[in-house]
Amino acid sequence: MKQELERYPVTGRFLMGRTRYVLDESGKQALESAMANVAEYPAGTLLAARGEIVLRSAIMVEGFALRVGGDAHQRCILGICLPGDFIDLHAFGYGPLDHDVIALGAVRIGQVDHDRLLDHVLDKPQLMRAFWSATLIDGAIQRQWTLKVCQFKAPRRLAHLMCELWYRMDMVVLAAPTGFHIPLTQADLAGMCGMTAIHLNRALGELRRLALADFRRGVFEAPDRLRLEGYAQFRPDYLTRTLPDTPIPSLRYLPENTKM
Amino acid sequence: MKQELERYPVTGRFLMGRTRYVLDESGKQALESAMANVAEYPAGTLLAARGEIVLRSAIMVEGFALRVGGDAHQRCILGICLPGDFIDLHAFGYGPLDHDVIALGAVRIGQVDHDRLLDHVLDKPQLMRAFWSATLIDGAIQRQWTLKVCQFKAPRRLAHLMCELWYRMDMVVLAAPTGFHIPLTQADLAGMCGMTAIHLNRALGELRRLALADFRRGVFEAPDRLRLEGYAQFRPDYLTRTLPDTPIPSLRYLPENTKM
DNA sequence: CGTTGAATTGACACCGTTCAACGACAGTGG
DNA sequence: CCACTGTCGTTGAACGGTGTCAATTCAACG
Repeated sequence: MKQELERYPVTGRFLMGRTRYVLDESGKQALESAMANVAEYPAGTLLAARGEIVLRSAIMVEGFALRVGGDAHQRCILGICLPGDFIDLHAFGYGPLDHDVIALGAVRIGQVDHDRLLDHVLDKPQLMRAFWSATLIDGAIQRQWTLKVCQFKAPRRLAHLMCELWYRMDMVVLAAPTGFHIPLTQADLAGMCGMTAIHLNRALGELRRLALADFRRGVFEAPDRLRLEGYAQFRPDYLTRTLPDTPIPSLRYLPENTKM
Repeated sequence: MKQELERYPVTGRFLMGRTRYVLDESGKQALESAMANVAEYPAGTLLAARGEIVLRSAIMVEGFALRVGGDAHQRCILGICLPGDFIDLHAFGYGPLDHDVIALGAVRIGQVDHDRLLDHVLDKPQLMRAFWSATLIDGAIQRQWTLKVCQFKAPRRLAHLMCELWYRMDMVVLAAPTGFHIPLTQADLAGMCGMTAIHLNRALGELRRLALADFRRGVFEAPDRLRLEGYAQFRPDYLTRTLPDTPIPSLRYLPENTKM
């Protein structure tokens, strides 16, 4: 994996641990060279605004960003971009964004104009396949967020969110065995769980009381990961889109999966 | 549009009113011939089961289906398939489903094996593009559902859902100017809004009391569509993925500043 | 006519919001 | 060093939306 990051410093985390194997070396290189225009932005930058017709796409290289929906009265966080995630791939050629994307801390992103990206995509079907795959995973995550808000109460909602983030950080080699670091505030977490910052604080207090997890100033730690996942009823299938020990029929002919 | 349905009786509603224009006649015909294997199933049929590796995809020709997540104890409805929607396109080659799909009333669907569909897709990039587009629209809808559950209380949640369904029915030429028909129960609506059937009943009562909408035995009717959409703060942009040509709906039916 | 599932209503407990106040901490400038 | 300041985190109390349980009515259908 470190090899992958050295070889593809901008796009090396794209789909890492998931369906990155649909790309061969030429596909990875085409993507890497396409996204080579790297820029840095400070915390709070509006990376993409709702209603705006996006003419270029960007991939998160370092840092994080939040997808923010709703109005000023009731801001709601609809998703989070980790390193390796595309920021606005779903706007690629299909109209304006329906939400804002705001940098969470300082970020470094790789950018490309849509017309240039389109050339690559038409030239290499595996790229469009990878992009489609990425948006499918985003969709699965979104379904899970809907489900989470619908069926869990506050403490379990928070626990489930942290389990998901832990897995996603794991897949892009940014997590430790005991937890991970991410510059979120309790208000951000509340927005992601569909509740008030005050109530999130109480939910977090409950997790602390149960000795399941802790989160202070951007540092998440859990003493017993399995116990936390059990509490949250967390099943990571939806993140990986693969079934353990079972090959994916349609993709059987493709190159070997990078082992995880 | 009727012409389109006569020419493509199985797939004519696919992306109708949205990005169907990315397909030319040859693309439409390739799709129509691929999905030609039409079958009918009675109400309640499990059209696709979670955890199962899907080897074929299906498009809804006539009837409806619900995407059901969660366990038996707390069933949650994550989405709904209307005529023209693919039932399991997001599982095309990318692993097992994360939810069940259950027929709502009797359905007629067109099916195709994945390997055959894959041939078509590799042969015609416009097909993959259309499929990608369809899953992007699904993703936008899913984001909106998350948002809806997070920021609205029961009555507005229900109103927003009905506005969305009305638009989607419109786009596949199944709605009337005063409403539409869809064989949902109040329990189904409750599952889609993330609340109890009992509470949904009260939310529906509130909409009736406000003379905004009515729903009885599968028949939805609203005397003043614009007023309903204003109440629900409904903006259809996310469904069409094109620039809105309508002005921002009036907010005058909203209550005061507080939580909505 | 009886059966069945859906819709409706009331009483009550609980979860989450709201408002208010306070505490902890980092950065800044004296 | 200190005071000042703003953001974030924490806590308590009151309110209201929503879930739960129970009972009743209604519509559809054999």
